[in-house]
Amino acid sequence: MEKETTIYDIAKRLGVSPTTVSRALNDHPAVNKNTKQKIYEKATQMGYRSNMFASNLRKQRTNTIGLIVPRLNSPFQSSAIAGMEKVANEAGYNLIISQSLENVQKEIANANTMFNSRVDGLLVSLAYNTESLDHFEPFINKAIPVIFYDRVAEHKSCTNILIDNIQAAYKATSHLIEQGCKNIVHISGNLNRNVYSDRLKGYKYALIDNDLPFEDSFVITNTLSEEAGIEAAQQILAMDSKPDGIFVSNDTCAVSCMKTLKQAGMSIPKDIAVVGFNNDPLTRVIEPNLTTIDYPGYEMGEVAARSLIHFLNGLSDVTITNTITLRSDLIIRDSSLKSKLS
Amino acid sequence: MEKETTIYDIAKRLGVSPTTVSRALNDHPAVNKNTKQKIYEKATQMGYRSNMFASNLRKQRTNTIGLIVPRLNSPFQSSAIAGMEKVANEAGYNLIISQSLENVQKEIANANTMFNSRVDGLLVSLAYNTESLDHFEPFINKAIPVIFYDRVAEHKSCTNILIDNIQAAYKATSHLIEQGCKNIVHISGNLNRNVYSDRLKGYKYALIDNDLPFEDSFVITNTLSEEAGIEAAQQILAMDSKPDGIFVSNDTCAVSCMKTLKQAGMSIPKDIAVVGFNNDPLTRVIEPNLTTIDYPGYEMGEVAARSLIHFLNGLSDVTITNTITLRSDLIIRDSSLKSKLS
DNA sequence: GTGAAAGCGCTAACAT
DNA sequence: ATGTTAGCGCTTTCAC
Repeated sequence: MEKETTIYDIAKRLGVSPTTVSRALNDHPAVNKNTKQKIYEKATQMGYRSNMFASNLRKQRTNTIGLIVPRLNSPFQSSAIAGMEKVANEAGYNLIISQSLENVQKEIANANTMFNSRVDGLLVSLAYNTESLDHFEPFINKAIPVIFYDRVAEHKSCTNILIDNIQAAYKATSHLIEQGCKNIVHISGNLNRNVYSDRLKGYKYALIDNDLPFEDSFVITNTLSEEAGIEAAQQILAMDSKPDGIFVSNDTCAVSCMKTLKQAGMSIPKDIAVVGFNNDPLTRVIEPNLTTIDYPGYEMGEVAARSLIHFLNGLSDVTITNTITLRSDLIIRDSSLKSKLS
Repeated sequence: MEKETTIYDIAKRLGVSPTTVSRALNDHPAVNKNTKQKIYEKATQMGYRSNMFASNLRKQRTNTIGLIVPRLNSPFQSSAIAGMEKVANEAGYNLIISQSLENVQKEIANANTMFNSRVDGLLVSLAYNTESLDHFEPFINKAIPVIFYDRVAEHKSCTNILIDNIQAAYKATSHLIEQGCKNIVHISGNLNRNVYSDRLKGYKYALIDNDLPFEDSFVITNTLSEEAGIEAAQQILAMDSKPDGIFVSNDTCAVSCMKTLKQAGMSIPKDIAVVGFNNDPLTRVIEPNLTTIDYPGYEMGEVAARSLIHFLNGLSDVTITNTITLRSDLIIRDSSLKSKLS
């Protein structure tokens, strides 16, 4: 293994000082163009590569962004990450990724690792059962920006990036009502998570605004997993007065619920209209295709990364920007179109 | 922003040398137990965190694994990454992730970034159109282990991790033949990529072994995207002698192809039986459910990361282990079960 | 079992 | 426009 070329080696060969080499390589304006050129060439020729550790050690910066997600392998998260990677990469930042697997303990451990890795900033989508944000305090105390996206929580020093979940759920529910549904069940996740509690609110508001009663017994709370969808369908099938519409807080659960209902002989949307949330690829495969909320994962990832990098460049202040809301739309497909049947 | 605690601060407070502190914190055997204990306590109390840059600079190691994937947001890749993250995290390694977006140029750029970031090792799934492996030579020259997984290529100094694509495709095709198919179309991707050329081989061998003719005109090569599936279906619908079976090299394409065929009035599996590849979640939603090859993404990620870490710990040698093959199985579902119809 | 000293490679203050 | 100097925080000889 041959020795690494350093700026000293280049300096010696060219008879200049290491400082000049360093400056040239960083494209410092106060270096003569010719000198710069010469240094570039020599560096390439000698196979020089900058030592980021020395540089980081000196600059006390890492050019690294930390990311903590519940799971990497969901269509939404992987799209968001794809968007972040693109932005971060273009801006010269590395992305360090870790998953909490929906477990606060792991999330805390990951946060600590990120802290020790001295990330310049942190992007977080919270685990299912995270309640306290104490594990992010070390970052905040050190003025390391923390941005939450999708699964967010209120914190005076953090920015949140999300869609208007209340409005989206309101649109979804209103749509079901427009289609003639009178008894709409809502399947929701952990109500401590903003995304789910807001969607429940939107559902409730839409009912109220349309003079429909809101009943607790029509709200099913579970983990929104594939299995949970099957169980929810069974609960629905066992209900005395069957609903004529279902609004589910995510597509995975909506799809498995639909499948189970269909197997039990229910016709969709005739007997029960269904609306999901996320616009996962699945929604265009299930029959009938699932009406859903288009959740812009990739864009959310881009925005999150871009905002963080802005903060890092001092172009804006995390503590001031509180919330960034992205647009989201209802995509109407056959699973909810009762009107089309007539 | 308060100043960071260093080992010097701890040393001073305890009246020992920085060396001892360093050793204690690294659990060096030659440090007195009591001293160690005292140092641990003080460190925690002072909120000490190790400076990885100083340490890396000194040790010339980074504890970081680089990962280059075509895209982050495919069910297979995100599962694989989830598996890698788990293993890497448990072993105390960070994962730096970047995507080539199926573009060699970006892959080369990413490889360079990884090289400059001095990753200890590299995990790679190649882009669609990568042919030369020159951009990995810098790693190989520096004895930095490179492991390819899924989309692999032969290189004397790299390990490949994959499933037996030939065998899997052979099983898939044989299954169609057993179901009575005589004219089987194969939809494939870029034949420069091992995964696709091997699957084509398996298809071909199965035909030959069952005395069925192999015809070039029955092999459709495209990008295996959702759109490509629609086009492929149209090609099939336009064929003079229609096939009675299709073996597609991935599920996304298989599903959209199926959808299109169904819309055109074809009955599946009666008119045409279909088999996909990957076992994406989609396959259990499309109707009829898609027969496919179970591709163990999560496990492949785990194995890839674990192997790399083994190499890094000197427990094995990349240049010796050439190929690690994982088990894969045919999952039979209704899309191919003609026999069930009778 | 512990410590002194040197140096990993880079950059920023200061000087020229 | 360029150079001198010092130091970022850690680990590792080597010495005791």
